[in-house]
Parts: sequence; C-alpha cells; structure tokens
Amino acid sequence: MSGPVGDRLEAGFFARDPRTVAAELIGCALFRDGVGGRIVETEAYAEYDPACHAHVGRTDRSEVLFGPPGRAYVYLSYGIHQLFNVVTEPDGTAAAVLIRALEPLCGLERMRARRGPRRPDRELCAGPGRLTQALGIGAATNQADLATGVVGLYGRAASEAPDLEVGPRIGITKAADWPWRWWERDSPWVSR
DNA sequence: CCTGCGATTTGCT
DNA sequence: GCAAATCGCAGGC
Repeated sequence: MSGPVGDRLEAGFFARDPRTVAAELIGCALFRDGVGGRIVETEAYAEYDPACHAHVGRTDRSEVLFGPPGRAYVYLSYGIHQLFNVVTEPDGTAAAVLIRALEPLCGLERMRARRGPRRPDRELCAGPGRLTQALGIGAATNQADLATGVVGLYGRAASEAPDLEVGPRIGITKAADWPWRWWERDSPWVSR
C-alpha cells in the first residue's frame, strides 16, 4: 500500500470482538463514492450489552447484527439522524462498531454542500449523525457488504500507530459506564 | 463561553 | 405509548 489509505478491509478483519475492531479502526478510513476521511472515534456494542439493539434478540431491525461480519448496520436515531455501524463477530453472534467521527480527507466540497455552507469544517464529520450526512449515507446502505459496495473501509499504513484514548460511551442510558469508546488523543475532529 | 429544549420517526412493550 | 447510540438553535452569562 501507499499513501495514507491502505487496503480495503474485508470480513476477516471484522470477525472479531467489537472492542478489538473499534480500537483498530482508529486511523483507518471510511469512504462513500470518493468522499470520506480518517476514523478518529468509535464505540463498541455487543450482544450481551444492554445498550446494544441486539440485546432484545432477533427482530427485523437487529437481524443484520446477527449476520456475517463486514456488513453495514444503519439506523434512524431520534427520528432524524442516520447512524452508521459495522457488524463484527462471526455469523450468528451479534455485535457492531459505531463510527462516531472522521477527519475529513476527500470530497470536502461535497461534504460542505450536504452539511450547509456556514458550517465550520471542524463540524463536518464530528458526530455519528453528522458524518453520515456529510457522506450521504442513509437507509439504502443498511445491510450493504462493506468489502464490495459503494461504502467501504480501508486500513491504515503499518507505520501509523494512533495515540489511543478510551472512555465511556456517549448518549446512552444503559451500561453508560462501560469504557467502550475509543478516540485519537488530541484530535480536533472528534465529537463534543 | 455554556445550558436547555424541541425536532421527528421508528421499534418494541 | 414512550424512549431513543443526536443535533442545532435560542438565550443567558
């Protein structure tokens, strides 16, 4: 590989514990149709985790979380915001990683057009609802195969080792104290 | 700078 | 019927 973006990530990368995947995704990249950036903040969700949508078992919505790794789980939050997750763990075990913030790399003009002309670049992708709007990710991406579709994740150079920080997840009421959020220390691009 | 609140839809009880 | 993995705006300091 060359440059800041490495090889496209495939099922094997995602078929692991969501906490491991969440930590290793920091510094990787998320793109849709040439627009995207470097992942700087993630959260993990697991089947035995009360905050996870799969905790209630298999439903129409949660079914994808139980399916093969490397698929997208996109859902509508608060009736307004689309949130983008990657399904992890092998087929049959439910888990996911929520992508919470990106450092914009490509397609800044298209991001600004989608997010509004007066918005500071700092706020383009700093938040899970914001980054899906900036990249144009919506319900059509739910259940998509991220190894082959228009939305894809890409590895980081072996030389790049992000300075990781861990803390509690944001915006949840159940299991709110579990330290299952990862971000890049001192990054100006994280949420909040 | 900070805090508080309304938007708007869906999934599940 | 209600809570929800959020965001942007209004208003106060």
